[in-house]
Amino acid sequence: MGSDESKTDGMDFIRQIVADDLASGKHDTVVTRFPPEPNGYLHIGHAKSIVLNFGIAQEIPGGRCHLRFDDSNPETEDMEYVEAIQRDVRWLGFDWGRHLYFASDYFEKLYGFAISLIEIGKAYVCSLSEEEIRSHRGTVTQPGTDSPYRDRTVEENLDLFRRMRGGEFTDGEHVLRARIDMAASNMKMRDPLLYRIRHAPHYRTGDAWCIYPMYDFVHCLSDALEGISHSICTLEFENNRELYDWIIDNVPAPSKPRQYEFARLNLNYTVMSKRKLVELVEGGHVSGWDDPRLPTIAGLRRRGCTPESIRKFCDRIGVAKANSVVDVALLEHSIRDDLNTKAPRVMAVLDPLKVVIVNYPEGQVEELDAPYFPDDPPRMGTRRVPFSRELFIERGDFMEDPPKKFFRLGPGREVRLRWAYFITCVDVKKDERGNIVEVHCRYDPQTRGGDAPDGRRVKGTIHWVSAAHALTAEVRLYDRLFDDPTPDGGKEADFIRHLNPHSLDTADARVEPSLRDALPGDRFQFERTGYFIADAMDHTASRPVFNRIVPLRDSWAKIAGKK
RNA sequence: UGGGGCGUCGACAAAUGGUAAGUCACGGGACUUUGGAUCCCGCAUCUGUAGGUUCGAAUCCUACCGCCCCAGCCA
Repeated sequence: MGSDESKTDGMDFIRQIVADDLASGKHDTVVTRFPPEPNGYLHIGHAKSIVLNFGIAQEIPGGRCHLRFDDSNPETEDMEYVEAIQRDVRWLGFDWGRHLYFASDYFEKLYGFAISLIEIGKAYVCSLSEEEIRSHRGTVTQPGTDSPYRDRTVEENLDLFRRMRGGEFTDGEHVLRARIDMAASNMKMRDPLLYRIRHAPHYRTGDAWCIYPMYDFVHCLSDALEGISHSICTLEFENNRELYDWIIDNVPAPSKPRQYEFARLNLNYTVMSKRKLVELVEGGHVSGWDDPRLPTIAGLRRRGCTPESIRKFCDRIGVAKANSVVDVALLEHSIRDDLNTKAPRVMAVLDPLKVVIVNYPEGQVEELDAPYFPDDPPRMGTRRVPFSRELFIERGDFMEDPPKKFFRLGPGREVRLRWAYFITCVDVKKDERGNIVEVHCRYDPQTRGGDAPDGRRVKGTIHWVSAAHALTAEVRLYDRLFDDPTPDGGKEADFIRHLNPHSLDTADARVEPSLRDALPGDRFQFERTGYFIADAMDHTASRPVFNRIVPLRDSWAKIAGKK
């Protein structure tokens, strides 16, 4: 580490606050938490928060990060989600150790805090209907009006609240509210609801409760109970901070955590809101929560992204307070950047075109050596690739009437077959409709391995497989789910109509036989094409299935696209 | 026309009054048995706008403009 680097170099504003608090002695260490509600799957926006919270805890001696399920709404939460969330956080590479918590475990303590608030006259049972409460709240420009139940006596409130817990009332009959100020300019402070009656079984507490605390009451006190030092959340909770502090200050809380807010992650060409993700899954527009086109952690994992690349991506985007939209190209870059050093190279032809080497002996087969890591051959050694008279090359690597800058195969042109021979196209066979069905070439036996003893060079090198030896594999070519950078542009626009019809194209590819040994989850670079992973669910030795994680940068496509 | 936030390169994002980092994208070049990777070079005389303070302002002051959040018994 450069000693001339300033201490705060590379620190985001939250890390600076933490550093300041440590320096001033306000805290001895840091305790953060990641507090998902178990009512949906995690997405890459959550990854930003996870990387931030767990990351800070890792950086500070003695620091820790809790995983806490914020489960105070019995109607939407489920064990399925808590398991999925734990799996995702672990996969991302983080460990909460023994610090796994559930807000539902605090229900009894929370109830006690509510009682204490009632006892000092700072909370009351309100018996207005839902609609009445809404109308009494006023608007952003007009103050609200006091509830007629606002001045109930402490005894009456205590009695009513206990009976609420006891199940004497129906849903919506009463609520517990904080007694703050119905004219507050901050809407969140207009006597916010603390508890509501819900005769619904909770996935963890069963039917032990029929009253459930609201987010604002649960969150700050859960933080306080766990001794959280820095409670980091997203921008939309800025207005809630005043209430967060008010509750902590008016209850015998064991500690006083501070809340800090940062901007949530937005990515172009996708949607991130839970509601829209649910719509995609339930509407059958994708195959499930782990569809490789989704920005969910499960989807990214199935797609083949490495956890390292996602962590790196989160580091690169930074943490700040300005609403922003990150270019998905940065995510793709992070993925390539990571896989470039990890994925062994192999050859696969996605859109096969037959090539006959007319001067190659019929029936002859050669085993050619090809390194898995051409830039670092010793790393993984080589595999044998069979070469024979009939091959497949990529249809896009041949043009009957190629432009000047096209460095691949064309009539009379010579190219190198990767790790094999130089070949020159001598003939083109077409069907009755004029489609090219076969290309005839001559090979130069002197160029075995890909080098010409006479020193002559070729401009292009293309990949290939031996027709008789290649394996057929299903290749799933994933692309952006939406063809519009802001599919939910504006507000509640119909994002479904911006679905990219080519977000999943399937191809029957021919892949080199060494891939027979690929195991589900193995990643490769199919040379000149992209990074692929043997699908975790569907890949088998007899029926190989590869997902495209991300294509390679393609400068020819760029040149061709300009014309 | 209440309150809370935020505006720095096409996209993120540093700079903490001392003369606009870095990354992605983009353009150009070198190298290359992947048109990949790698390596060079270029890319904000300027920080939403207009004034002011100061020797000096993205940073301080004033006014204005724009965008986001808050009126769930969701979180």
